[in-house]
Amino acid sequence: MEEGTSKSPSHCEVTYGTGHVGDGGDTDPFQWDTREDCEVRQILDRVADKWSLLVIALLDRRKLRFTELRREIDGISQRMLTVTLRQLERDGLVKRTVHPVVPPRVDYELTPLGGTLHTTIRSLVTWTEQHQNEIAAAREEYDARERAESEAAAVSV
Amino acid sequence: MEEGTSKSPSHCEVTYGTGHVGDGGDTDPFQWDTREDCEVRQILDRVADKWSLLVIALLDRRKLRFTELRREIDGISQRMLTVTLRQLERDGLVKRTVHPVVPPRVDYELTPLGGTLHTTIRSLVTWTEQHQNEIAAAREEYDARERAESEAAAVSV
DNA sequence: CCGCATCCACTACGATACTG
DNA sequence: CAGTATCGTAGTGGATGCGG
Repeated sequence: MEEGTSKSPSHCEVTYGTGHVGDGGDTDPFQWDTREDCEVRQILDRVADKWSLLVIALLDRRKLRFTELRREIDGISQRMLTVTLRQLERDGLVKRTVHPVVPPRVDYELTPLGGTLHTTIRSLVTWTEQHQNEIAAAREEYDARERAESEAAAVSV
Repeated sequence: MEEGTSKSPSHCEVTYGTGHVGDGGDTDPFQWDTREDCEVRQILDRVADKWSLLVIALLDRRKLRFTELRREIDGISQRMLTVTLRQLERDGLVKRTVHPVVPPRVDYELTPLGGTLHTTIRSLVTWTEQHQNEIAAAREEYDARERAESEAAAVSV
């Protein structure tokens, strides 16, 4: 491993602001953790990861083998897939099953905990699907404006 | 800018498997985009970003200045904050307002589009808050097992 | 004084080759 | 097939400097 994830983060419970906590945790004040050593941040960084997201999304209610995941997730290196799966396994989101056969066979599936996360991630994917056109439009507009500005700057020089 | 995000991704609409799409988007088949050049993947990589997530989460129904964001997001470099904000602005999720005063003042706030994303992200944060203890436990168990295994290996040597 | 671009050191990533 | 080990590259963080 190359990641120093073993460092012990301050085991802050839920942290809104500096004191009281709203428990329900959605109508809450605008302030929350954001401290880097906070457990929540650590987990968010893991969950809100490019590859983790895709792995979890793909493991919805089915087992997949290493190679199957690799095939399905276009562009991932086997290295990153290994690392990502290990992290998710460590976090208790993914279960790794090794079949002692030859050729070796390893299945990955979501744990119950991972299943609850899947719902949330799925909503993120759905959001993306629904708004991709708006975003694409915004990008074009932004790029067009940027281009115009750089031209204007060129003129004034 | 240093990112080649200007490359035009294949403007695939919603892509489940190779053909039809379920629209509702949750009871759907297990298969979806995953192609790297797909628009959805591009956006997911942006949204499922460590820093983007935090920025959007913090900009819930309020304007924040650059420095305020920098203060609140512990551990972010001003460089990454700049880059992240630019990306979010380009994607139409964040609105940037420059006040031509001295000292300069720049406000950032969510666009309506960004507001819809905020809901989703908020649910992710909530999930993390609710399950952080389970994850912490899973990590300890994993680390303990790993330690035990490496000791066993040391003995067998 | 704040926002942001630039320089440099570093870490994480991707591609390849190798092992059980 | 499922990884680990190695190495070159690209992205990231930190300090500095400049423009408004």
